[in-house]
Amino acid sequence: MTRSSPGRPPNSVGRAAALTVARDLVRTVGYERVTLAEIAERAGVGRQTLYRWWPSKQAIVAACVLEDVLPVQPMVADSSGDLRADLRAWMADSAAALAGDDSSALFRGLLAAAASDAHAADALEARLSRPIRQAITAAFAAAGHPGDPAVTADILIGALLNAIVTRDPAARDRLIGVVDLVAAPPL
Amino acid sequence: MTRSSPGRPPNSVGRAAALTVARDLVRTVGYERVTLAEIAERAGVGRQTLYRWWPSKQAIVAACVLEDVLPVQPMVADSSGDLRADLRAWMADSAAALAGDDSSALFRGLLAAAASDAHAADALEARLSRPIRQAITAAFAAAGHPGDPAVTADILIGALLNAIVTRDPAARDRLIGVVDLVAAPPL
Amino acid sequence: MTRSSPGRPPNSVGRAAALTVARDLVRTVGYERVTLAEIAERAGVGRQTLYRWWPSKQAIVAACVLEDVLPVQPMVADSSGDLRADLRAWMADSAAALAGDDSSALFRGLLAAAASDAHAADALEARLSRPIRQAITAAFAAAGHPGDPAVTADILIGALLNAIVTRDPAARDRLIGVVDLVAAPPL
Amino acid sequence: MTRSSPGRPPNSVGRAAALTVARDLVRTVGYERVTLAEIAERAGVGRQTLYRWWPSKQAIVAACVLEDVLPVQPMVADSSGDLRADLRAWMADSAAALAGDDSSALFRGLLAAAASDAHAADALEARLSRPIRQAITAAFAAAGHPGDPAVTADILIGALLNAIVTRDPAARDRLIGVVDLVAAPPL
DNA sequence: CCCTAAACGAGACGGTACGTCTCGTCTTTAT
DNA sequence: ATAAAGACGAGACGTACCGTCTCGTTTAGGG
Repeated sequence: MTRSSPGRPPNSVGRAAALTVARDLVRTVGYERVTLAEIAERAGVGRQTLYRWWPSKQAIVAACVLEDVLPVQPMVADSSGDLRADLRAWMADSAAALAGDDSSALFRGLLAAAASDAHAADALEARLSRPIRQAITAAFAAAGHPGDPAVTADILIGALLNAIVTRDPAARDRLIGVVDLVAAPPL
Repeated sequence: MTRSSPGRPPNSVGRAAALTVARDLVRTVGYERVTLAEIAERAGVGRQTLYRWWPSKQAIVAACVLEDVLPVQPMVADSSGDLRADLRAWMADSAAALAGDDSSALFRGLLAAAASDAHAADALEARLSRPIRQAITAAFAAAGHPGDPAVTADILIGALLNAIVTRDPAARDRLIGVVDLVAAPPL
Repeated sequence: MTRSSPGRPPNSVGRAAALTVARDLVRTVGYERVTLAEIAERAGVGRQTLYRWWPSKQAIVAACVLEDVLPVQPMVADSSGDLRADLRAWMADSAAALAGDDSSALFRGLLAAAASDAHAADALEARLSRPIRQAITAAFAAAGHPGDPAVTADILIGALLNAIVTRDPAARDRLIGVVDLVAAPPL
Repeated sequence: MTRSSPGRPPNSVGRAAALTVARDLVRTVGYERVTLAEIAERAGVGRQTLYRWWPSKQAIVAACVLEDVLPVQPMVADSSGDLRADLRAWMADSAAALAGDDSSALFRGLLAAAASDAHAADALEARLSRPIRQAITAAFAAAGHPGDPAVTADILIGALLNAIVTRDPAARDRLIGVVDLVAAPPL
């Protein structure tokens, strides 16, 4: 017996569509020029409905980047047993994911949201930084590495942020050097 | 011989006042809620005058943080001869300068401006990242250190950015650990 | 069956309030010093809403004078059978309606709008001149008068304009003489 | 004995140039869009100098139309002895002077200035209406006409105003009919 | 021949209104 | 009950212009 409420059912399709549209807009026009009216129109969703799902524009942008479509894999994934190689691989993936100018713009939008809204910053921490930190912690433990994984996580995340906010391709190219330096000698 | 133009001279007092006021506002209310009208009023300056000096709100915020009042010392300054100690000292200073919640808000405003405006990002690069990179380059050269100073600079700057955008005090406390890790082994 | 659209209905109360407020402002401070911001505030209406209803300030002023509150009765009204007496009565009414300095200011605002904006001029023609011309045409036809009613209408309207733009009370007093001269001999 | 002050003499060339330029601008772009900055630049005159000569923008526009370049001859001029023919000739001249769309725009600018500024209205009265009234008064006296010349003057001036503010060519064509009606029967 | 002083051009200023944009809310009808 | 539609109040944005003020400059007498 499917117990169903009376009334019109929630538009779960529209929710996903809104996030996809928002993501495309952040990519193409940049965070500041994203408009809720345009998200609603393109997603075929009422504008008020967006406010039923998220409390503000910043929240939508943060959600659309983090919800499930983050271009950075949060995990070291398949541990080859070689910690250094794992980190290098992850960083290479992440840098590649950010190589496209549009993905960079997307992540920059998240950064803008986080810089001006504490809730978005919390989301960034919970959905990006913390998983990375935990993954590195696990990897360190598995490898018996003595260092502080949180510090290493800060470095890697910070280097990514720096490469994104600076739109400098050279900084992006140096990311792999960051891993080599951080993970270098004793690992 | 000061050769001067005809016409009323620019109101350099007002210009400085505008920057100071803007800085205070970014600190207290956050970048998004800063209003040019309020900057103008508090600084005793016409609103149009702000647009005569800077092309946009982002530019004003970037300028007010970077112009001359950057809370981060861009230089390793007095080289003690010990590269590692110098970096530690600089990072400690920078972390302290960002310790106050208001300074953190100030820098976060710059970050928001840079994330949503390429000109502000350029200013950030020119006024913050590049000096730091050059200073570290010089310090590495003086100490005969073989590493890539740009990578080290990326790490330090990135760790700062991360500590700022994340409002997490723990991340701030880990900054000194970042230096220890980066400058650790061979120095 | 009132077929109605979805969505919040237009704020017709506010619309009427805006016109009333605009009219009062034109009267008291004069067309040039009327501010849309003040109209909006006093009418309890958003400023943008004014632009949703009218395309410009001139249009609002033209509308507020003409919409339904024109101080000049556009018709000869009750035909007494005596064309000359009807015209005299109408002109006396119109002159009286303009006797107050504030009504004069109101109409002068319309004139300023019409002089600097073709749309306002069209509105003036459609809402004031044409009805008067038509009324006189009808009156001439009913009375079997052979003259060109358009010429007479031009004269009466023009004399009113002259009395208004010149702020001279003597010109106002001569208006009845205008009717006597125009309608004089053969009528 | 030319008593002359020391100091640089007023730039009377620039003054005339400013009026000419202002007149051209009123003609081409309309009163509302005339800019003092543009008048000053085109006339090769400092902006402040305009304010040394006239108290406001309205005053400049009024001056530039009335100063010496009024397109309407204020006089019946050569009295042929036939009052009706004189009036017809004058009205025909005036209508012709206003026939060009640019002259019409010029006069409409004066009207806009007069409608929103009492000083401009005074200038209009003193420089246009009063001379016409006086000329008609003189003509009536010379012809021994019994009517009130002020009323006739009001009618003729008003009809001109009406033809100008209404941009309707038909109203312009009816001007001669106005004269015929006013001057018709007993003259 | 300098000197004083009036008028000047240039141009930045404080202020204010404009018309546009977007936000987040509110109110209606439709599902 | 929830949605789409859509108008709304609020308020910041960036532009334009006004009328003022402050300079350095020109151009004439007057000493």
